[in-house]
Amino acid sequence: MKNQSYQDDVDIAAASLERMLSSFVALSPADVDRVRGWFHGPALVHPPGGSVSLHPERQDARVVARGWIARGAMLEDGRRQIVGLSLPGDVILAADAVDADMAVWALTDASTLDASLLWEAISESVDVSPRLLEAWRQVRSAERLRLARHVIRLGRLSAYERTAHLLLELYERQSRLGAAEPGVLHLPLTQDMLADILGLSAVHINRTLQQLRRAGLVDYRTGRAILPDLQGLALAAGLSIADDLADAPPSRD
Amino acid sequence: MKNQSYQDDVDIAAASLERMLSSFVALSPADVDRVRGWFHGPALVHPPGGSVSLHPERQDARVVARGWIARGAMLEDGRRQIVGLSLPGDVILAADAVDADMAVWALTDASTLDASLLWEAISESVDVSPRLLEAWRQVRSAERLRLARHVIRLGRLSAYERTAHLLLELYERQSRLGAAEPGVLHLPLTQDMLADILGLSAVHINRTLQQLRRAGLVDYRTGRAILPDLQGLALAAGLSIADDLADAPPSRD
DNA sequence: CGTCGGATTGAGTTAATTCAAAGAGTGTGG
DNA sequence: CCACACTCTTTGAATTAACTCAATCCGACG
Repeated sequence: MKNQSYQDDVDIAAASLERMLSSFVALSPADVDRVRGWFHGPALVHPPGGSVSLHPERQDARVVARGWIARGAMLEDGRRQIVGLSLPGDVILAADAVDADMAVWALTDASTLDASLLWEAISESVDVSPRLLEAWRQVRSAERLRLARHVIRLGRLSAYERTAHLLLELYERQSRLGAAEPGVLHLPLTQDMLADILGLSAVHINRTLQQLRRAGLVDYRTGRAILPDLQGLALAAGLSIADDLADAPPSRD
Repeated sequence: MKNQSYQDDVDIAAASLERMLSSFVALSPADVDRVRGWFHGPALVHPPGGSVSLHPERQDARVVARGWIARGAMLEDGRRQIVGLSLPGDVILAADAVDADMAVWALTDASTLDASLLWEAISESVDVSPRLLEAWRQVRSAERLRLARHVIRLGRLSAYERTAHLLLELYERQSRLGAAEPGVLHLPLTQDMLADILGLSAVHINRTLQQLRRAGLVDYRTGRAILPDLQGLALAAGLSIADDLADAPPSRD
């Protein structure tokens, strides 16, 4: 709630991105410094629902410091489809957002910083170590994989499977950054927003979450979800996201 | 039907890729030569349904010479979801295909060539002119945009809209390469395959195509579709893909 | 002429939707 | 501290889009 200073946001964003990069490829201290140097204020603050403008001009990019941001489409008749989520540390490239019916907007209170220096450095391969470049590529690759999975989710999974699948993905994403307590998913999304991600109605999301709760797989409350049985959830999702979670065996207390 | 020689396939693939690249950024003759130099035989021939193997090892990539290739998931229970299509001239990167439940397979008789030289050259920025690099980036960017649109299609469009939307996208893709006669879409897909792209059942695809025909928007036969009214089709798709088609004003004869 | 892989049709079923109303939780101002 | 307002969630009932299953049709090909 307290008003974060710009410098705080810079630090948070840089730290998050750095954690994300090094979760793929270990970075040298020099690389870490480089990452920090890429961002400057001022941070832009986005209220929930506020749109995040990226200029199609070359190399425009923003990094998320706080909050969750959606990329997707808002059709004229009110239908909405979220194509992807950007969490703190994620970089949103104008190239990915530019399209007639595509938009970027904040789902929660959020703030972003200019990251065009980063994008420029990486795309010109100037002042970037090979490891850093490789880490960045893997981040991008993971993004593409998420997009592909999103397609599969929407195309062929039932509401029940879809929901399980998404929650697992988000959990995996958060625990990769090391932030999450085991089994606890920070989830600042309303059921409306979940519906817009999963291509379902909010009402049906609600019923599906109840099913998942009855099955002992998910305990949802606005702001967070508890996933007491990751294995079971993976099973419910029907897809093999499970691999990465195998470390924590199903606790049967 | 006649057995294409390997050299033919190399030529075809290189020419298609070159046309695709230069549809975004005009290439110099030297660049064109460079593109041609990137591919060698032997071509791999893939029968319909045959899987295209890409080795996750660094930089593996294949270019499509003939036929249509699908990237997607085949679930254990037989459900199938196609995430993206690769047409002649398209490059399939191992990095995009690698995942537990992800696969790449031929939809028609197809042949592909090793393109790891290309991918290597581009990712190292060695022996690549800035224009060529820029063209490649735009190709990739167009791919990402298609993926995003696929998500929107599956998440929020009705069967009718979805089908119209996909046909338009394919048409736009083909006419960009200059190959298509106006209003004619080369479409070597069975209704089953369309179903696996659009996340619908084959039966429902059939009924939807009939609706579109009755509306005077699509005349489908295996192997090709005729789109007599692109404006109307764009309207039916509900999304503004229309822009690129504006050149041909609605003929009211 | 028979066969085989699509395509088409019909009938019954189901998953998810819409609409409408009511319940909870939280914050604000009196 | 209560009452109101607001947003989000929950529930019920009716509707619908899309699915499944099974039969039939059609066209290409040997």
